[in-house]
Amino acid sequence: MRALRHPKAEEIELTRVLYALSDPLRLDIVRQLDREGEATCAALDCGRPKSSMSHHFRVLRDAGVIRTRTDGTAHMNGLRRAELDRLFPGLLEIVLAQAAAKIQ
Amino acid sequence: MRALRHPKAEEIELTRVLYALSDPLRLDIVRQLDREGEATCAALDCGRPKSSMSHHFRVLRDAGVIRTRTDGTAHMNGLRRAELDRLFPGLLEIVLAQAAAKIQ
DNA sequence: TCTGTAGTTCGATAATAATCGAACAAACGA
DNA sequence: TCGTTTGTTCGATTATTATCGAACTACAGA
Repeated sequence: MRALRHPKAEEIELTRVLYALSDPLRLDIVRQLDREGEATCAALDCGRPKSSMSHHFRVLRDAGVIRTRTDGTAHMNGLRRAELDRLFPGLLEIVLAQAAAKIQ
Repeated sequence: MRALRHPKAEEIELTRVLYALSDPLRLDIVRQLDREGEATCAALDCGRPKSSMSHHFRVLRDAGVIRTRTDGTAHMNGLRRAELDRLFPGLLEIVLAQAAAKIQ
């Protein structure tokens, strides 16, 4: 597939990260990626059509929250944990601790 | 003035807080409130008309980030630091450390 | 009571974002 | 090479949010 854009670590903006994390569905994606390490888009079915899921992955990717690598026909997504922890120490931890809550 | 709604501590939702903080102007308000302890809306002039400022204060208030108390004709705004620190330990600190950046 | 001050609310408009079906693209296996 | 799988991108629609002037409300002081 075409190359997916990822911001460099120094290009990651706090406001964009906060925005990306301010949606319950995206927060759920982040929580699942934290538990499972890496996952394909399809593996994290949130009951939405794939175009909607793709959109949310894109928001997370553009914000610098996740990194997507191509593996055959699949896209493996993982949190950019080390980079985020360095830029905003503690943020992911806070968010993941809470994210276990509900998702409608 | 009429009573302003404030969510109870246990009603504060992480996603709403993150959303409220995901705007550069609101982040700037939060940063100023942190430095100055408490401030009126007018004191934090961000170059917007007061109706716009009022809107952003409302978003912060509705999310549970700030508390507004009436003092004569003025509204004193302050961070709900203790409650936020208890609910999301470290979040404000992270956000304030970064918020010193730019605001367009 | 009249006036000024401080901020909210209303109403309209513009800008952003979410949603989802459909078309498309890339890689793989048969 | 032909289908299958996996996800992206397009396009249109809807929903949410920001913006700002104008009207409004409440309080305080002269």
